[in-house]
Amino acid sequence: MRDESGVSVSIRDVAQSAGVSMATVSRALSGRGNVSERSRLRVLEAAESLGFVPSYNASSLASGRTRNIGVMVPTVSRWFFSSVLEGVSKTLLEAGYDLTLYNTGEQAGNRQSVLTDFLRRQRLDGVVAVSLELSPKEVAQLLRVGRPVVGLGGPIEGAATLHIDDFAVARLATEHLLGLGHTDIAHLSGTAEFERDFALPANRRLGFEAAMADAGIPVRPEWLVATDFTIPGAHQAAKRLLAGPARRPSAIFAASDEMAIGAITAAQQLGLHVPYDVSVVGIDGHELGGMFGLTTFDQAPARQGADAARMLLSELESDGAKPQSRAIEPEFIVRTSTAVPRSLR
Amino acid sequence: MRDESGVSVSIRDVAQSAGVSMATVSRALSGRGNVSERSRLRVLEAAESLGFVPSYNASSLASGRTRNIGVMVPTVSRWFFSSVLEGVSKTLLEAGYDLTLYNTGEQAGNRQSVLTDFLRRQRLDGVVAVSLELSPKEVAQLLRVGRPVVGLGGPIEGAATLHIDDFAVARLATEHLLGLGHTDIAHLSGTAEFERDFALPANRRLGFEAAMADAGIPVRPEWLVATDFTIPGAHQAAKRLLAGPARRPSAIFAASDEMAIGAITAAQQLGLHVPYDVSVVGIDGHELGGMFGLTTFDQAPARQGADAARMLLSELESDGAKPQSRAIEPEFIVRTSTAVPRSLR
DNA sequence: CTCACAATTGGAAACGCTTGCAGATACTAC
DNA sequence: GTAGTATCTGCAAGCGTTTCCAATTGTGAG
Repeated sequence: MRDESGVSVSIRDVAQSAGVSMATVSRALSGRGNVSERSRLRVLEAAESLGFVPSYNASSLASGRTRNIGVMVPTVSRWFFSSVLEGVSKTLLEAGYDLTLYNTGEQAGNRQSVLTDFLRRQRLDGVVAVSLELSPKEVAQLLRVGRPVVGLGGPIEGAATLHIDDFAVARLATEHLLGLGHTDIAHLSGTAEFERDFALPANRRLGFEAAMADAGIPVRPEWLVATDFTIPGAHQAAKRLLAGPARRPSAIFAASDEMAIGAITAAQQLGLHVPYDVSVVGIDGHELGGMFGLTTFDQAPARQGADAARMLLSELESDGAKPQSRAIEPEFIVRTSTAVPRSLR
Repeated sequence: MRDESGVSVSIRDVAQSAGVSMATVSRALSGRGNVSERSRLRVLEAAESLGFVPSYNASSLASGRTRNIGVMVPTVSRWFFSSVLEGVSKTLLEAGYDLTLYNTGEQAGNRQSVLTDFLRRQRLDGVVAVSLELSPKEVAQLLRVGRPVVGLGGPIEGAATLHIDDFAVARLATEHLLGLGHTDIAHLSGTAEFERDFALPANRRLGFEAAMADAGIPVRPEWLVATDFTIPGAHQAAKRLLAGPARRPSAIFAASDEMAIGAITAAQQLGLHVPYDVSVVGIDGHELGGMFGLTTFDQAPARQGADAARMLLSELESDGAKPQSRAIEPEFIVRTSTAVPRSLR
């Protein structure tokens, strides 16, 4: 590091100033190894007055610990992902860890180069992989990095993961609508994206279908519409669904809150009242949910991100016990976007 | 790095396998220094077949170049910031650089520790500082890192910056409303946040006031309302503004698109028609703008992020010429949220 | 064929830290 | 007092690269 005049100050300078050896400085600052109270104080004081910050590269090289965690995300510009990242980054910052971000984006090529190049640069103590649906080959590449991996939102064979049970939550959401007396229920389902990622929308659709089947209600194919996970995408789809000359569903189960919000705004722009003309339920716990009175299952992604980071850190620092995969229990939040259908009132 | 069996392979192994010295391997792979075509090919082949990826820590330590850029942002969960980050990260990924993310959040304490500790760990070639309104002391700390800094969205004395002219854009937005014939114009202005960051909302408010003054129209204090930069925040504020028993403005200039969207949804929930009852104009180019027909000044944050990253990279690689600060010209996008006021129709 | 010079190569010294080892010092129990 | 331990310390050998330097090889001109 550099002091105020821009000259680099190293552990050697601190040692000299404190009148001890470099080894003692290292031990005093890192806390590992025994150092007398007297030396410790002198070192701390010298380090402080010189404004010493250790070179993490040198430290990593010598010790093998980098104090840096890699985070792979498919995008940072959608609410779920940025929330997760918020949680991860806050936790790591507080623990003194650096975070290197691998934003793989839409192209499989980027994901490839991250897996085969970036992650293997020996700069990471571990990686948090967010919502990645990896091929077996890619999973192998990921694990070959030789560092602990925690997955979030997608299954990764061989790594601890944090996730919700998409099937079960979708079923619950559908049952909420059924319980209110709805029978004309549409599902706004997600399309595969990032050239993978199909399990999540598929599981939510299956949960919907299972609930409908259990209730003995056939699903109308035209009420099963797939669109991307964005607000505008769902907005368009919902407009077609609600505006058509065909029979209109009395309720919509959207595969995500962003889609639910798109549906609500679509309904409103068509002059339909939510929930009197159409009920809408989503999944996620989106920050805008409150504004639209959205009934949803909150899966608290920021908390999930923080938890994932903590799982990884505990594995690193307690050097051993692999953390267990856990299913998160989302919290059901009933607001004003769902109600008994008009026909029953 | 590790080969398929998890054993670390170093430049020494490559050298041995290619039958040359480590020095030659280094030169062949980095491209600096002369290497015969024959050696180069043998090295490349050996590296390929061993699956060699260099240790960036070792490389950084020896060369002083880290191929890693730090990015400071106040949050990642708001559209503007995540868009910027998207642009920065994509550019850096393509250039082969790592990106370490410093998400300082709301607390000044975090910003302090990033400036005085994290950034000084000798892990960065440069830093992109996004929307940071730093005190002179903090600017000094930032520059003391001794690496090139590019600022985005806020002025940083001593660093090249990318930004829009908030005053001028706000004035243009207001003039757009004036030009349509509006005289009853409210301004939804931003509050200081992240314990700083006051220049941006202030400049936009000043631009508004300047345009109004030029038009000879007094600004009603009750139509100058400050709220945070979020959709829900502005939604609440706009509801109070539009629902009250008091006289209602015929147009709203919102300091950001998120605020404008909050205003539009508020109007709609009050049964007001946009733009027939109230016109709304914003600044930003938010992705949801199209859905709400929002008239706005698009400042393309993802592009700004990419540009900032490129500025930094060019300074690093062409080793010299400090990049120049530039003002971005936002693009005026007229949609359907603004129209001639009812009184003139 | 020789010479001057350019291209290529390997040896080895950094880069700034951590840590095993062994010696020195301090403490405890007899 | 002594022996036996536990604590503290410094030396020096790494960690895996890059790069300076000197030595070697190759090239073109004369």
